[in-house]
Amino acid sequence: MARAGLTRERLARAGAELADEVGFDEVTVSALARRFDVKVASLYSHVRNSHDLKTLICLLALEELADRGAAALAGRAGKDALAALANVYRDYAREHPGRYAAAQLRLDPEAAAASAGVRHAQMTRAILRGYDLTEPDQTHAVRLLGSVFHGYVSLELGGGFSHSAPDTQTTWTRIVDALDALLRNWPAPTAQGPAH
Amino acid sequence: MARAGLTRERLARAGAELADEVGFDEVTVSALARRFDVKVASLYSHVRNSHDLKTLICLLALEELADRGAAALAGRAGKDALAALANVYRDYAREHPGRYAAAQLRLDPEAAAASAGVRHAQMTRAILRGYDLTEPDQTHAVRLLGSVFHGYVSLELGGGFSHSAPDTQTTWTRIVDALDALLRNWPAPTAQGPAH
DNA sequence: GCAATTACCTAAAGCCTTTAGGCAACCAGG
DNA sequence: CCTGGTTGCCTAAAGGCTTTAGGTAATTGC
Repeated sequence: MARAGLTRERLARAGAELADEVGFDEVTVSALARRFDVKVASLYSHVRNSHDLKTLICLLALEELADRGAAALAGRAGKDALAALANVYRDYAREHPGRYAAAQLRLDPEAAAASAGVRHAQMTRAILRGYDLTEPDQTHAVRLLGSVFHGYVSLELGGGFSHSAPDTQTTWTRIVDALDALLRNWPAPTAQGPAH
Repeated sequence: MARAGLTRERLARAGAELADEVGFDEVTVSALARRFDVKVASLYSHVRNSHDLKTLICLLALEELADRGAAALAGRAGKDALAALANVYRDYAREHPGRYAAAQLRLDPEAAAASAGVRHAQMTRAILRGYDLTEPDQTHAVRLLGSVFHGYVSLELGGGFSHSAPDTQTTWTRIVDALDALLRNWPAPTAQGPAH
């Protein structure tokens, strides 16, 4: 009987495809075994457990996203760069919803530190070089951008904005406009008390 | 043998507690049956299936969140209202992570329309009455606020900002400041082409 | 106090996860 | 070649969750 030639690499790749087709939550060791026409137990030589498989897919997605981000940022600065990175996230999520969901998997701290996640933070920070922000405002801004990108994309993907005017593409463009304006005009801290 | 007195209502409430304790993904018909000291099949008289149970918990969480939001908004306007609603989401997520995760469940359109989800959109829109925005910018702003609230809260909950200075409370305050400034200074649309 | 309804039960089938142990395929070195 | 070691995939099995079918006991209403 011929061998299937399984590797962690191939499992991650096939798992990512499976996630895009049926949803990340439905990715299962059994389903992946079926896809390779192999018995379930065979996968356990390559993968510690179900969670390990999902982690593999998560890491793959983070890498792919970071690669796309780096490519998009090359040669751009300021609002151009901001819009480019924003679109990378949105487009990736729309093209690969399962992979995008995988990228949201909560990694344990060591895995997270070794992942491409750090490249994402670096890219966002790189964009801010085009704006006039110093620490700690820069970190606040990094977190804001991360929140907007992630929040918008996951709401849109989840259908939160569906069936209502104006269309989501317009909103997306206008949000990028707004973020650009905000970064160019970042407000100073206000007093702590009630602002009224 | 005494009856346990199960109702959809009580199942939703107990399911929500369970979600906060073990995580929404671990909420299972079996686990809930154990909690009521009842056989698994018994729950299926009250709940169509596992997904139905999760939907119940989701609806409960949306209600609770909307109630808190309404209470927080009463008597406030402008930035005060903005900060109040923002804190409702963040505090709820920190107090009840499982319920908050439940609230993100993707509902089918009819269920969504009948849920407290619509109250959430109304509350965000109410806040914008304190700012000078007209359609379609108001809708763009509603979506931006939703994205930031959801994105920030879920990233913070997922540990995305952990172990790094500055602390997340400061960032949260500064983000609310920034959103307030942005809403008071909402930019006009820019030309479509590259902005450089 | 009896009938109808309701609430919870037993039983069973199906799928997923995970571990233990076996045989066959591949890859060295002789 | 061909022989042994390693590796890759297998069978087998136990345990958990989901869901359905059909039974019995508690409750409700007349």
